[in-house]
Amino acid sequence: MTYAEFQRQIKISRQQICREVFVENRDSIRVKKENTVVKNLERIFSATLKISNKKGFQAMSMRDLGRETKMSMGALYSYFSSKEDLLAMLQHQRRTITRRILEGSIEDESDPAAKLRAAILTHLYLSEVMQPWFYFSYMEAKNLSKREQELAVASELYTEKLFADILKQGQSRGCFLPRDSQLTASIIKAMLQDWYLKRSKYRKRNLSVDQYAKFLLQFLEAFIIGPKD
Amino acid sequence: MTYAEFQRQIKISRQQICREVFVENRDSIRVKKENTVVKNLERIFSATLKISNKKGFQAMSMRDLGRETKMSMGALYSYFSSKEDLLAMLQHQRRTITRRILEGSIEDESDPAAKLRAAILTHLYLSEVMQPWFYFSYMEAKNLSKREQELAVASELYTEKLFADILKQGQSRGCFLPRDSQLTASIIKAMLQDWYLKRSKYRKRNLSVDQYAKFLLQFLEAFIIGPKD
DNA sequence: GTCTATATACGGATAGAC
DNA sequence: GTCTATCCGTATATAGAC
Repeated sequence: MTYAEFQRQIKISRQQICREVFVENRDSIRVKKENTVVKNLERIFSATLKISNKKGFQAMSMRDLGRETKMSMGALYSYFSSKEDLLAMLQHQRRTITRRILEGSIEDESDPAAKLRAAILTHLYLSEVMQPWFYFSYMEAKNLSKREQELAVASELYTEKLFADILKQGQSRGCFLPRDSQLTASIIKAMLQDWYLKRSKYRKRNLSVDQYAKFLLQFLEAFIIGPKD
Repeated sequence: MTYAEFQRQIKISRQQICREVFVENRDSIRVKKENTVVKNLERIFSATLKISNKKGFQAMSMRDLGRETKMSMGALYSYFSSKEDLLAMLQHQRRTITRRILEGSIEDESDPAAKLRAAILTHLYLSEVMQPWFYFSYMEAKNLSKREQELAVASELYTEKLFADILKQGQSRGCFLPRDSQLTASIIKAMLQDWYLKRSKYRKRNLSVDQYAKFLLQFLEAFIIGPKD
């Protein structure tokens, strides 16, 4: 699978995400016309990510957000009940989509090596489509409420376990070398995260997500499978 | 070299760091008695790291800092001219120490493989001794002034280049396999960063820095050297 | 050198008009 | 649904006493 294919396969349009947020938060969103909500949530989310990823969510004032979205503060507060609420929405949405897409990507594969490649490629491609969300989610995790922080940690561990389980399965079937599966999974996560955390560095070097994916897999497979020849 | 040996070899005591900060900032620090300054800077830095790493530097108020250090706001402002100044001090100090220690670690080695191991181990051990500083430096980079941000990026690229140069040298001498040296260096950095960014995860698993180092090197060498046998 | 008190600005959030 | 005006708390930074 290439990135282009991935994009064709799953449409995670910003619009669709906002539609889901609306459905999930019908109660706390005062505005009731779906199309209006979707349109405005899109503006709010994209503006929040843009400002926060430049100077941090705490440093973003509601007045900043109003300027960027061209909405008044009164209007903004029709879509969430507090600034913290906005933060939680973004985090929740990122987690939900990741889990859904990632699980979908591996359910068709039975061979551990293929499964592992699918999971890694999917995660990488997803983080490319939603780079600002992923960056935001990582950098702002510690500003969440205690409850939300626990969810963020659980999500991180969930993904790690997903990789670790594939590795273990591969080892028991003899297609992977015996390696510490949890540590290997941790390193995989670290490599995946580097792509979206240092996105601008890689952009400057004209490195495509496919090139990064290829390199990452080559690096990993040298360790868990051994030399090709 | 083990972590215990590293600790013995270089003493990066908090005190010594604060003494250096004092010397470099004589002009902007109003208090003139060296011992007083060193003692208080130590309290200020450690409190800043403690609070900021929990809830972010922006969210830390000067009143928070006063409570934690048991100093009044008036006293605090004798040691720096603004909150931003305090941030810059911490960043600058982290960069300086890293560069110094890292360069020192590789100057004695001539064999590329040994040099690479030394650089990786040193970086890992240093980030262990100064974990709060490294975490802070990474997470708060985007809150710096434009000028300071450029310095932070330059520092990141400097370290990466240091690794890339060792890799290139090893390749030209035939002791490393031909791999993309820049990308490999990026991945090395990502793995090193994961250790101090997810320190609490690894602590919960009772993984020591030496175990992580061993694993990291094993992983890397499978790629750039090939199987041991 | 350190303290308390305060100047001044800006933050999040809401009320009520349209 | 959206806007403007405003409440009220808290932020950084400093002045001046001790």
